[in-house]
Amino acid sequence: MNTYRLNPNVSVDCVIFGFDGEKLNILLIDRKAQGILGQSPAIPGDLIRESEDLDRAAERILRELTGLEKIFLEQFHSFGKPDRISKNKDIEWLKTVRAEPDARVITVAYYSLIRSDSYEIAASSFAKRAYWKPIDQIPELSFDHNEIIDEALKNLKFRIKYQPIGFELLPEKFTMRQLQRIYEAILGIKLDKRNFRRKILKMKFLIPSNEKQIGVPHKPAQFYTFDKHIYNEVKESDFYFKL
Amino acid sequence: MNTYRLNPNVSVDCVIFGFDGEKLNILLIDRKAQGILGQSPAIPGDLIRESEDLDRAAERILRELTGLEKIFLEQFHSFGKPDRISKNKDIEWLKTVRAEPDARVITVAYYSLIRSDSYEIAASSFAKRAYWKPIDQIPELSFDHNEIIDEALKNLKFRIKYQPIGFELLPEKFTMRQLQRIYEAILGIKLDKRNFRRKILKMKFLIPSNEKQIGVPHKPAQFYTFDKHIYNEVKESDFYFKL
DNA sequence: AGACTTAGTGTCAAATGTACATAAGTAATT
DNA sequence: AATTACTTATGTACATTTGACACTAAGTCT
Repeated sequence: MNTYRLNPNVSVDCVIFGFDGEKLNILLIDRKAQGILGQSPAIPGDLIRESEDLDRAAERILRELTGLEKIFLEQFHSFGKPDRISKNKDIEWLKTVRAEPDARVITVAYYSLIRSDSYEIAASSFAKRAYWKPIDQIPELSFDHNEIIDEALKNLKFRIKYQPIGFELLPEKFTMRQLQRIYEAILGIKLDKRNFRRKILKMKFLIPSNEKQIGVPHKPAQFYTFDKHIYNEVKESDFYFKL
Repeated sequence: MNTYRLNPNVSVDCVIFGFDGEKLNILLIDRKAQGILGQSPAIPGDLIRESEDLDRAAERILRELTGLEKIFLEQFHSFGKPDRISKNKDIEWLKTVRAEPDARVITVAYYSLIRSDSYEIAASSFAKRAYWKPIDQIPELSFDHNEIIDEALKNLKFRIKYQPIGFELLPEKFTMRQLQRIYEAILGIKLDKRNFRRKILKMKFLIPSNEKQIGVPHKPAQFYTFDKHIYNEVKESDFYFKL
């Protein structure tokens, strides 16, 4: 528990996409719950503090519940159905942790992108456990969190075609193949290796490093890095990723 | 004043884009203000009701303040800087209309698109006057409303290239030229008439009506209508409007 | 040395984008 | 009735981009 005053009506929820080199995953938490059995998992989220910026609330909540820090975070939608807190288990749980468990809560949702193998996830605060779950195996979640994830994914699919956010899911140095896998995982389609390479390289903001993979039992792949500076100079339309 | 209980912490603000055939405008309101002089204009907005859906709150607020109804409305961002209510005049005004004038307010912003000559605007509730202002002549507004408008316009510029929302700004029957003007006004560029026509027609969801302009002192233009049904069948990527 | 695996490359045909000029239809003017 | 003024409507040639497709290269493993 923290000592800051919380705003009872506004929360922030975070859909965290993680890429493990193959599949797209989402970070879920199990919450500590005194005497409530069969509690559904949830995505990280909590009330905002009374005088805290929304973006910073998102950063804080992520840090408190999962230990993640300094990652790409972007607001994508706010959810405010009056009945979004209506499942019995959810109400019971809120009674154990909130000062005003019956207050109506509007949530501002963020999504973030990280490569799931490069961060140590450490549950804390009211999270008992934090773990990755493949995007196609998300169970029923608390509150309206399934809806929030659906919306986030829809948003991500749209966005990746128009902005090079795929790089956020990769380590600093990465191969063409890894990048391609991200597009394939998010969009759910297969892409041609040669055409993909050509398209991406045309955009100029990929710079080849002088390193290659080592120890792989095949021709080693070239590593590239993403040059944010060059990206900012490129016309937006030069990026569009047609399918 | 209405008798519903309002949620003191969450409001909805609406950026209403109107197209008059030439320029892009924004709807502003002057508020009734007892004894406060030099009150800045604002965009329509108010607190949400305690058990009201966000989207419906947006519709209601628009209706109450401007008389507008059944228009395209879309949530685009939420604003929650802790100091977004900090101008003295704004605070004074809130004291005259709000039960909890000091409460921190997060606002969920929507934008909408209408053709400005096809709706009668009627200020009411706490709006004294409602009127159109060209997008490049927006004065300093109350709260963070200038920032909200900037964000809305950025969003609209991005969106119009990927989704055919331009039609929302036109009457049911419209000419190629009118449609082209919208793109030009929003994107702030000139387009080639012939190439524009070809590009739009390729998308298939424009159907020529059998009517033409009448009474114009030049070759009359063909009217078209937008077929939403066909649009839904078209692949998203077939729509991209490259510049 | 040979097998295995993934990286990396080139070409051609089709589709798309860009730049640009002229004829056609209407009302107003003479 | 002819002319003017104005805006719509259309086509073509060239450059660029996309999509489909198969083989060689570089490393490990046995």
